[in-house]
Amino acid sequence: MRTVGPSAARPEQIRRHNLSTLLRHLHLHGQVSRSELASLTGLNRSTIGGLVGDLVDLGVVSQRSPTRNSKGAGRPAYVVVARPRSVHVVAVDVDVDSVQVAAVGLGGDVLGRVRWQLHDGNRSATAVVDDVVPAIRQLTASLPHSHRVGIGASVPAMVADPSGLAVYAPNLDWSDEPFGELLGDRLNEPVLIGNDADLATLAEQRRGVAAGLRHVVCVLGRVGVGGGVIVDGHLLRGARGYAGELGHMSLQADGPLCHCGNHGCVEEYVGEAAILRSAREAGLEISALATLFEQAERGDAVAGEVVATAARWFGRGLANLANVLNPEAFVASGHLAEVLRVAEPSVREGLERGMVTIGRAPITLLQGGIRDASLVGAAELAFEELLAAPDLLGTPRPAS
Amino acid sequence: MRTVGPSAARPEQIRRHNLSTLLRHLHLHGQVSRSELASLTGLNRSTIGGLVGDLVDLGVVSQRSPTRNSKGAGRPAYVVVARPRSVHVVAVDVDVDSVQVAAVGLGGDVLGRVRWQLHDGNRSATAVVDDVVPAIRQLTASLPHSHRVGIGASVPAMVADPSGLAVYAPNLDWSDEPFGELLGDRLNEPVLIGNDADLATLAEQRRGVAAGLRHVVCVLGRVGVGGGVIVDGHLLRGARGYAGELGHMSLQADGPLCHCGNHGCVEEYVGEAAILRSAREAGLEISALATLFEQAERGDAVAGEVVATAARWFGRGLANLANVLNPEAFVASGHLAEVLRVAEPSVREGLERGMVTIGRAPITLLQGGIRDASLVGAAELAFEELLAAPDLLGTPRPAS
DNA sequence: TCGATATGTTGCCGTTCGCAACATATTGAG
DNA sequence: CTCAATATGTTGCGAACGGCAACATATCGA
Repeated sequence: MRTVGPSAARPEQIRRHNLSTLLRHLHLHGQVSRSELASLTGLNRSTIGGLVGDLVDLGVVSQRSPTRNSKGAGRPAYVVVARPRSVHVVAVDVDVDSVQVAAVGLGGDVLGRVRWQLHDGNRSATAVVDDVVPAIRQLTASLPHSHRVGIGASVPAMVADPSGLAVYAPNLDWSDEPFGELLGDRLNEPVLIGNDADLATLAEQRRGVAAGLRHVVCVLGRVGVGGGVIVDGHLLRGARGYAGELGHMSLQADGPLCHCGNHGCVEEYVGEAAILRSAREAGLEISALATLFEQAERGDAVAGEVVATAARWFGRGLANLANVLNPEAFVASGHLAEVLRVAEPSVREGLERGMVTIGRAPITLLQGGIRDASLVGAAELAFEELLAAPDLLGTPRPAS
Repeated sequence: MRTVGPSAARPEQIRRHNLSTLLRHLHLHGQVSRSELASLTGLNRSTIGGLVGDLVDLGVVSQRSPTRNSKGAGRPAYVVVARPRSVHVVAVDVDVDSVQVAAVGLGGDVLGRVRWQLHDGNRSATAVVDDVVPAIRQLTASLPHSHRVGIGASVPAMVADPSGLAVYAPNLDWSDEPFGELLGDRLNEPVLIGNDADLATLAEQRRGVAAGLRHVVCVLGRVGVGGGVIVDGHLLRGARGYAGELGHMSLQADGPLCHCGNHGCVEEYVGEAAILRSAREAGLEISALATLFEQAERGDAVAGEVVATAARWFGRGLANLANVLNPEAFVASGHLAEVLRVAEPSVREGLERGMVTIGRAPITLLQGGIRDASLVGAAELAFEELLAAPDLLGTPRPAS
């Protein structure tokens, strides 16, 4: 029988857990007073004092003297704040036509950023790595007193394992490229990689419209349609890390053929190409989705119907997801955020027609808006190691 | 900003956590030696000694003298085993046409069982409660020295909250019946309720074919088609507890109308009624699925094609789920286990056609076979409170 | 019979947090 | 301006927990 193995707890892990909790709060919510930390965590004031002291000793947070504008009586509480330049991560976002590399400080501030276009000559995995490495060195050089605690990369690909292998990136012509390993070997440091839509979802749930929600599904419309699923506050990876391929859920078994080989995929109804095709079939001469949305908003009936049709299909896709996952909210981002903005009633129509728990489980529809979502998500991914065990800062890694 | 609130850890919770880990092992895996527990958990021998001593003091486990058949040199290890009659839970399984009530001991043994048929006169929620209460009293009376640590109930309904409300049970004509509360009030004890398919899934993952798997989806064919999703070893409930309505995922937007109001639901292709309808349409005069499967197995081409068609649709449904959830295995149970047994290649055909990660993420298909799955799941649900905090045994509940 | 091996048991130690008492800093009333 | 009230920071002590080393115990095999 397979062993479950919920590992045991040891006393020193308590402190690690509590340090992690505090640093997570500070990383995500900015400045928090010590007494707020105490009531938030339920820990004793004295314990909070000790924990914050440890974090100060580690150099990752600072305590600011009591604030001026204190409300009510009593001694003003120290304000604890993450030090953005104490430690940083490097976030890499490989998109279909550009690459972005950023240094992100604790707390989420972008401390530096480099961006370049991709073309046929520099699109291969090794070429991207060749360009990313000097970009990282340049960013690192600009942060002489900041310790790098992780590297995270977002790729528009199915990612088998966060520690390395990008399996299949049709839009980059990558196949089985071990992008994370390639980059990691060059830097002599482990690189965590994630699917771009997964990481965008993480960004929305950490710092975007879905901040703090525990059960969210994000659907991202870029060139393809991807998505991510947050279950109980954690990004769902599944058995092999391939969860969240929402764009290839089939809504119509005999629907249009998708490049993935299946028929009637969500992507074939609400993907960028699909909507544009449907606009052309409706007689519209349009080359960009923005134009279509604009026309629809201005009241053009034909454009409106094209968008509404896509919106209803989008809603149907969400309905299927709602039946399976019962999230508290959906986040639509990329051009799907526009679809939601322009035609929310149609999205709802599709959603409510297909949701078996309609009326029982109200679902919020949110427009994802966070900038550079995948980049932010990659940074969050990279910070995870530090946040999980702040006391290990500066300790050599167990081997990569 | 919504607060995440990963609660803090305290020293006494360590022991609770470790007691919980040990008791869970013993409850699920039967007898385990003390040294096995030590290597399983990573805890020190002395710590294991203390923890097991606590569990013995609580009365829930016993240590048997060293076994005869020890292998190799060294002092034989004590064997620790859950005491089946020390504590028990009551599990209630309300099915469409019958009700079953059982007392289940720690470790999973059924210590007593009562079952009766449902008909129009005793199908209402209050009538069921009226019959369940004396059945529970009778079972309890037969276990004079066993402490009851929980009551769990499975209902074929959408369940809003484990502590009470069954929202909608079309097959029982229940609507907004607070079955759990009704029963709990009569017994003056909280009752946990769950969806029958969810609990069957739990049973398969705890004690069935999917034992120990961390990412599983179970699809259950009874009168309707339901299911459950296990994510990272935990049953997925979703925001409001409605996750897992797999039978109402739509596979064909313009497919046959389902009683839920949507078109092309999985249930309309692989539900019992749907398969029988399809058999009739194929010219077969058949009144039970068993007959159909039998004919298909004997080589009847028409029956075979009816089953194969259902199997392909079933596979398509699984493909959608695989794209979203990327489980390591699917479990088919109820008549869908038969479909899988008779026509696995067709199921795989549907699955592989729709799975975007095909070839990357091999998926095991399992026939769920555990008897009285929902009942077993209800018992597991009821045991959860004890397993999560064994040290609280005998402590009065915080208020129901 | 005795060494090797594996396991159980005991006493001590380090770590962690809670708690109570005290110290400190601010507000607001008189 | 003074002082009580209030909220927070700080300190020292105690309780709970697991690890560890040393020792005790039980079996096997030569």
